[in-house]
Amino acid sequence: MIRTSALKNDDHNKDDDKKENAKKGRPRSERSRKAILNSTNKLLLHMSVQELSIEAIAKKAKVGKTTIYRWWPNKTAVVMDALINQPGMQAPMPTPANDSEAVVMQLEKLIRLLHSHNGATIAQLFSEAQASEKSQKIFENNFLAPLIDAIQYSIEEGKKKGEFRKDLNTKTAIDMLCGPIFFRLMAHPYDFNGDFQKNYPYEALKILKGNA
Amino acid sequence: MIRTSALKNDDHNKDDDKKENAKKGRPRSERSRKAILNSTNKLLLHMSVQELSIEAIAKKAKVGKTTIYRWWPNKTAVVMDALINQPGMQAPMPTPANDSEAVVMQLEKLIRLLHSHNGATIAQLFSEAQASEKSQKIFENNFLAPLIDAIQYSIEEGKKKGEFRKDLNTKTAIDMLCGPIFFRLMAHPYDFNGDFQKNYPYEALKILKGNA
Amino acid sequence: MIRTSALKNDDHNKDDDKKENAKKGRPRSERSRKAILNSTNKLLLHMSVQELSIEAIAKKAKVGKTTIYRWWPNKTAVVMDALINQPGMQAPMPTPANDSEAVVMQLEKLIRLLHSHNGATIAQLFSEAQASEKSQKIFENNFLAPLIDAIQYSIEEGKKKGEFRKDLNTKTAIDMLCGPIFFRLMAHPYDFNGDFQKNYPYEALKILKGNA
Amino acid sequence: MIRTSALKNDDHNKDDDKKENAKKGRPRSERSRKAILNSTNKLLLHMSVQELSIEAIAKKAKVGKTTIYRWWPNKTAVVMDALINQPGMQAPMPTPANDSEAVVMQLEKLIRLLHSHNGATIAQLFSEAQASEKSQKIFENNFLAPLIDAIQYSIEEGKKKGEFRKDLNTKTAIDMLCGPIFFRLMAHPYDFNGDFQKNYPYEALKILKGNA
DNA sequence: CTTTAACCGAGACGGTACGTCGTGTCTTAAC
DNA sequence: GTTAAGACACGACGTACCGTCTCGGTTAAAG
Repeated sequence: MIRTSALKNDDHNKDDDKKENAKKGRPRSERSRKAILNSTNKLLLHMSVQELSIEAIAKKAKVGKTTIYRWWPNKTAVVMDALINQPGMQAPMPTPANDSEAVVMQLEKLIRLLHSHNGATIAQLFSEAQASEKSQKIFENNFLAPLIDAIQYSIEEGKKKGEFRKDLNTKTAIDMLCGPIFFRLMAHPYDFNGDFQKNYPYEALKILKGNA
Repeated sequence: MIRTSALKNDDHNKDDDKKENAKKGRPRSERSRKAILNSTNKLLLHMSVQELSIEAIAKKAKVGKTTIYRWWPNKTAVVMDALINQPGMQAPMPTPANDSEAVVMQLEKLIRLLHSHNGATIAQLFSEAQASEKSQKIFENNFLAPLIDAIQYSIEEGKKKGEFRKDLNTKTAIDMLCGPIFFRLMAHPYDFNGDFQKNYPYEALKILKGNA
Repeated sequence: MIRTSALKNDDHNKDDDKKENAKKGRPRSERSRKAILNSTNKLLLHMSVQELSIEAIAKKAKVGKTTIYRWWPNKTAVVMDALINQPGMQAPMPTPANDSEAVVMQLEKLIRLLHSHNGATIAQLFSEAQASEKSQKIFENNFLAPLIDAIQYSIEEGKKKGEFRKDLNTKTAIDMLCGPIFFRLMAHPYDFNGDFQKNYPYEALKILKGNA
Repeated sequence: MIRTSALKNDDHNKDDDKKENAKKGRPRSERSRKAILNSTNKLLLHMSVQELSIEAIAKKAKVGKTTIYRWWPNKTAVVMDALINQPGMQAPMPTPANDSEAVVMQLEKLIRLLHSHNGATIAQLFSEAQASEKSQKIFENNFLAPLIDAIQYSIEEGKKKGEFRKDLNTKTAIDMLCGPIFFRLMAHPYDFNGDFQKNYPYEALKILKGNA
């Protein structure tokens, strides 16, 4: 269920028992890493992902451009990373009573996330992904996959347990659950309000239940 | 049902009755207009919208950059216009027997369109719209609105005639019909295949029918 | 002593008693001609000749660009014409008692002219002339030639009458009289003051007198 | 006698004593600097200063436009620098026997310089200087000032030693020596020939001597 | 306690595209 | 046949970022 990140950044593959990973040379500066991610987040409060420039990040973080390019392949990767490393981003979910509840909770969490001030940034990341294969992979691995995996698991469990209809292709089901949320975010964000947030998950659930 | 275009481009300001429409100065060159749209379409076969540059269009169309900027506010507008003016883009639909059939046909048409070689371009336009208010408006008025208006009409008719459930908010319904298609296009385009194309519209229809 | 103008503008030659000059079509607009020259002069109060653009003139004069291009070959010609047609530009000189006085008066007049608010414009015209053969001709015919012809005449007369030394080549003499004035104007205009204005002509005169 | 250049270009900031001159970042590319100046000189053989474009220089020198703008404030500065850095431009003069000879030699040198294929370029630079304060300063500091300083020194020495008349203001004298040369170059360059070159300096000298 | 190697900041580099301006030419309808 | 208006192809402007490079200077493990 875990995917290896496409971000070069994965250095936390810690010490598999061996001290073999003793690298020579100056170690990566934690200060710089944090400054870069922080600056990125701050800048994104005032501008879109497309307006954001690597140069601006470097300047604000008081960091050489090279340092950014050394650790992230492109802007999308930096932004993705900055997004994930925001406090409260990987908050755990309470354990659901059943798969129906699980699905509803997951959708609610997704809506909540996209409704936050990060919503626009995520939409923009999704966008950038359309233009470049590389960005696509990064977005998929770091954002989409975890989301989809979780829902997929719930759906499959629900199907097994007879909670959900079995004749609906799982992949299609996922799209039918998540798609509308993203569509609303991107097509008419001004309608992305409390009403939708409250009702949609239960409407979506009906798709899985069918007239079973 | 008709929306006025956000493209500057609308010259059909027919003041038929009045002779007041005495246009001064050299009239707009039809040759240039066509060359620009054609060149844009041709270039989009080889590159993404983001890679496409106004300069490249101007060069290929043998046109001054100013001429493009004079008639379109930005790249998105040009691409949008080029897209719409493709032959067979505004093909009419056969008359449906009922509203269910109408919805299915509209979804099929949308899938067909996004599955064509223009699909990626549309996805990229949708993307650009995320970054700029201006592009957002252009995309909405020229692409999204016509699409949504048609479906909205069918849904509302179907509700009135008792063909569809009445307790589902129309706006939400639209998102639940269209969202999954766009999501699949943007999130995993490699799965945007015949199978989905065949089955999805009927799955979507079930949402509207409910267990009625 | 009269040179035919290089400005296309010479239309006032005709009507030799005959009504033969009955031109077909709309006659040239005197209103436009004046508006162009006036606007040019006004604009030159706020900007240099190089900053001045044909487009700006046309706009200020509420005139089509074509109209300007039809009657003047280039910017230099317009400016030259505007300069000459300023009120008080062709003020006549009092008759001199002898050739020495004539030379002094001519130099004083030149200094006065270059010291006026037109001085900078003239310097700039002289400049533009360095880049283009066309402008060179216009400047020479309309400004330089009249000036030089007059001085040349005085020098030659003075030589004949024994007022001036005969061993100094006339052309060289002219340059030695006029050159310093232009040089001061262009190289250090801030020193182009009353002192110079008062003393220079008499210093220059000494060159012609020699120790004769 | 030395003036600090107005060209940004002055990098000979020798902090020899202090080790404080720790330059950060990639050092300036000598290769680029030379390529830019060379290309400028080559292009000026085929076109005037006004026709010359920064873009053309960049292209010929295989250099980014930014690199030019980084080190020179404008075209005039580049051309000025290119001119000065030509081989044999700062050739030393033989020591003169007295101040009269010094003046003659300086004038001859100036004539020789303006008569060379750089003459037109210098005239054009002089021109550009008329339009912009900035260019004026650059031209004055890099070309005019050295020239004038040298002559001024000779004149003042000559006055002190009784070689030249004392009643002639030095500034005026300088203009009377140099002015005619520039005037001939700019007003009728076709007369800028051997004859003038041979005779003028001695005629000019007479001004300084007076009838003393 | 010196090498060695990877890191770091700063910033110059060759490029590409931007959106704007001005050129001189053209194409209308109006006068 | 001229005029005002203004579109046109073109070419240069000066700016912003891109991603790469080249410096002098850390920083720590390895020799």
